[in-house]
This record gives sequence, C-alpha cells and structure tokens, in this order.
Amino acid sequence: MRTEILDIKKVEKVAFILKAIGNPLRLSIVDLLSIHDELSVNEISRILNAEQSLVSHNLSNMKLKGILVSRRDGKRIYYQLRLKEVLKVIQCMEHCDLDAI
Amino acid sequence: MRTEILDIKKVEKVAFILKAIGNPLRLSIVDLLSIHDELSVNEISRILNAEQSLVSHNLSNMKLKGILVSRRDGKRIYYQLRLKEVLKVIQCMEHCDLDAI
DNA sequence: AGAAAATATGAACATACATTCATATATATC
DNA sequence: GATATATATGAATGTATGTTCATATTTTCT
Repeated sequence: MRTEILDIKKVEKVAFILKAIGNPLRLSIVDLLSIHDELSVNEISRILNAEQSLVSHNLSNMKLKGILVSRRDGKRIYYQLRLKEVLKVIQCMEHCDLDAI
Repeated sequence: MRTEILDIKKVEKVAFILKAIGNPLRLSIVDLLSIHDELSVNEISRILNAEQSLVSHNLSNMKLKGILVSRRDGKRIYYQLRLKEVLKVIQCMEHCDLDAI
C-alpha cells in the first residue's frame, strides 16, 4: 500500500517524462534502445520503418529532455538510453492487460 | 534482461496511457486516487487547489480513456482508478532519481 | 576537391491540448 | 417550487505537438 504522495516538483518531472515517451514512435524508440543498448538513426529508421527526418526530430527531442544521449562514430550518431528508469515503466506496462483500452 | 519487443498495438496502447497521465494535474489526480481509493470532484479540487471546471474536464478526459471510473452518490460524483496498472508506473517513477531533469 | 552517406535543422502546416469562463444540469434541502 | 451545492459542458483561445519537405552540415572515400 502506498502512503506517500508525490510532491509537486516530482509530479512535474514524472509527468514531463511520461509525456516525453507517451507517443508511439518515441516509445518504440525507447523500447528498441532497451534491447539494443545503442543504435544509429538509420538503424532505428529502418527497424521502425519511419522517415529519417522524423526519427531524427524525435531523437533530438528526447535527447534534449535528458532521456537519451548520443555519441558520434564517423558519420553515424548512436543514441542510447540515459534515463534507465523509463525501462521500468515499459516493463510495468508490458505485463498489463490493456485489452480493455 | 529484456528480450521481447512491444508489438505495434501494445506500443500504441501504452503510449496512449502514458500520454493520458503525462500531465502534472492528471498525474496528481491519479496519484491521489492511488491513496484515497475514491474522491469527489470537489475533494480533488480542494486538495490540489485547482479549479472545479479544470478538474472536471480532466476527470472526464481520463474516464473517457478508460483510466478512471465514476459513480454518483447524491449530488457528488466519486472517481476511482480503473486502470490499476498506472499505479505501478507511478511507483516506478517514485523511486527514480530525477534530479538530473 | 568532389561525391556520397548519415544526420540535423528549420519552415510550414494541420491538429491536438490545456485552460478559462460562462452556463447548464442534477440533486438535495427548505 | 425556490435555493443552494456539486458537477458537467461548450465555446473560445492561445499554445504545443506531430509531421513533412527541402536543405544544411558533417564525415568519409575516391
């Protein structure tokens, strides 16, 4: 049983992160990066069958928000999950019965 | 270690829910309802110090999305968490170090 | 230096969202 | 039936978001 309530600061941060990954494409990316550790923009684009530019925009988006980090290797840029906590969120949701939704 | 990847349908559902609670007010409401089991609109308004109309809009919103349910008792309407899974998400996030954000 | 590959960027646009305000509806009480 | 209380609803509005397209930047290779 929970007895504590989130304080305002924490609520805002958590909401911020949930909002950031609360999008099918971005959630897919995070999900991918939970398995592959790091991936290039092109790899992500190919796997998810999404446009390069769209993927890039969303990667920047999440990097800006502190959810991902990136490193360059030659002409490729590899993205990686920085906020490992979001994995737990996905794991939670993975085992849910969402059939009613 | 995770080996499985979310399928498209599930990604969309999970993203849908994360987006739905990815808002400070709505997350606060869910958080409240994780402790109090059920609360009326006014109680929520008072506790969160938010406008009646705003709270009502957001409650309807989450009810529509299947996250909450409501019952009437006299002139009051009590809301309750239907999708208990979102609790786990909050619990996950509660124990995170979000100071970097 | 020029071409090719990988990624980022910025404008443009439609759509969605959050919030406020005024008002409607439902229930209880006198 | 009038009044008060609790909640819902709808319009209006500004802002944010998602997406596409064209183009810029960076790096590598010849």
